[in-house]
Amino acid sequence: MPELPEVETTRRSIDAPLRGARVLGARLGKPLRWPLGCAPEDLVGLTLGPVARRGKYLWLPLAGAREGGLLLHLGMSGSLALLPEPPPPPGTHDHFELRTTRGTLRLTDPRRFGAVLWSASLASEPAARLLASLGHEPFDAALTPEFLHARLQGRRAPIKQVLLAGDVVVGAGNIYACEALFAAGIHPALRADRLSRPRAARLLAALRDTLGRALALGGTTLRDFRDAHGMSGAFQDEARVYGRAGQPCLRCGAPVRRIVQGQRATYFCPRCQKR
DNA sequence: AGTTAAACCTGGTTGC
DNA sequence: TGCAACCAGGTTTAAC
Repeated sequence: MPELPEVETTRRSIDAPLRGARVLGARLGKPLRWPLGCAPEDLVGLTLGPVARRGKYLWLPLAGAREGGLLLHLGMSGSLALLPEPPPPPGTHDHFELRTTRGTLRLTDPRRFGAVLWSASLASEPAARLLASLGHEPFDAALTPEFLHARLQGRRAPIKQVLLAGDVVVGAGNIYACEALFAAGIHPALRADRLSRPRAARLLAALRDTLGRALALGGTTLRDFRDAHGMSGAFQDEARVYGRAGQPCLRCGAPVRRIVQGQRATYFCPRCQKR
């Protein structure tokens, strides 16, 4: 579910309401990807700072008797809800909960690919290890077309898979990688190191435009994505190739194709997107 | 070192 | 209707 626009939408929906909140209690459900790394009771009494995001990770800083924070990932099916008191009883897919003076933050994640980890800081373990290989933020000014092009040299993998890998630029998941490549007119199977500099510039612009528009629409709700106030996104209505196999390309009319790359579905227009 | 496959899970949809 | 097969927004880990 959650790619950068969904994670950032989530971040924005919890940052203001939770800033300065004091933790009253924490509760765990079924195991997520990794153990929490501290006892839930250890969080009691700590105060929430500004919620940050790095790639598709959220960082909830906590200060007080101990210094650190929670590194959170929504995986494939995770979402956060900020519930007023008293919160409804937790359901079978609610696997982490932070009860605070400003409401209860609840992580719902049916597939449990998500994670919540205590870390003393972003620069210390385990957070540092998980963030170490992340590429640039897509809107970072340091990410220039020249830099992107340079980072693609030596990469023989298809450009779609390099985008998904997130070690050059973070944020694009399966939907936005497909959409950005369509917008840039680039074939998803093109070897990354065969992308010319002008086309790298075009890809970067398309990626920024795609992610930016998705963010403005509150993300994509295919099935169950909601922000912490229960609002769904609207970008699903804007997708031009994702999930549209067999349907006519909205630009040229040719049937949209679905192929599989690296065990993930890729949607593209074979006429508009050139190798 | 770079690339690919397997693994982690549950639930909804499709097809026989 | 029942059941098996396949599909899904991600990323780490192990193996070529």
